[in-house]
Amino acid sequence: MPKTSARAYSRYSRDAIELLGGLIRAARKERRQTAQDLADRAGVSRGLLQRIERGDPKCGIGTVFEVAAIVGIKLFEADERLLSRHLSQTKDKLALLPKTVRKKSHAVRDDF
Amino acid sequence: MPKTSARAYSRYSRDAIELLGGLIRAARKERRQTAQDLADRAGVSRGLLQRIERGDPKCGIGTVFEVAAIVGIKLFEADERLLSRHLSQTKDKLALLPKTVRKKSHAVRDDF
DNA sequence: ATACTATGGTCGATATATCAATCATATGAG
DNA sequence: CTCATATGATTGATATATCGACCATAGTAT
Repeated sequence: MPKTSARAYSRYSRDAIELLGGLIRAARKERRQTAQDLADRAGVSRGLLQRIERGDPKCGIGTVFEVAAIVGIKLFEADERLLSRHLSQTKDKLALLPKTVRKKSHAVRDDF
Repeated sequence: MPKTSARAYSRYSRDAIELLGGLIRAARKERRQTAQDLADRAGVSRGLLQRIERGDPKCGIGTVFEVAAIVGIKLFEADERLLSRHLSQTKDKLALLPKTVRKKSHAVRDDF
């Protein structure tokens, strides 16, 4: 065997992803939609949809968000216009900050 | 060249992911943290962090959520206890719904 | 201006995600 | 009960994500 690494994820990340997957599954069933049907609409295989709903961290964020959106789960407000506004605001905010960050070790807090 | 497929994503998904990446970048700079440093803490390469901040849909949702959490961006409330509660509630909700869904074409609404 | 460093991009190598097909089981309809 | 099908899981093949190293540029400090 060539290697056995296997990334590690914080408890929070795992829970959050698992929650999102659960919400997707619940939403799909509330719509009485079949896994195969949702997978087709999202353009993914049924197997991948299974992993997404189970909360597998190793799924493309694009596919996950796509599936979520199809069943009506929208993160960052539900409105697309609002989202776009958020987007430009974020970009403006970035423009204000210094382009690059200096000072290597500045006692960064990692409290989560 | 073997193949040229390239997945497609809805506008909403692309925007949402790009927004999340922007928020991450902004949060990182507010903390005056270097890309290399954040990448190290998250256990990813600097190159991958770049793609995450740029909003590339083809990044593992696990890595994205991990990085986001490190800089303080928590989706689904910030509190882990609250999140756990959400989790069990979702599972309860699922228990109520029918295990499998019948009726193939049932006029599914895809209004988003 | 000079030196140092953070960032952005590219490239080859490797690990891994994703697909299509398949089988087994469970679940719901009749 | 019987039949049809939705789901869960597995496997082999292929596409692709991720890494590490590298170069170029730009921004910052001195």
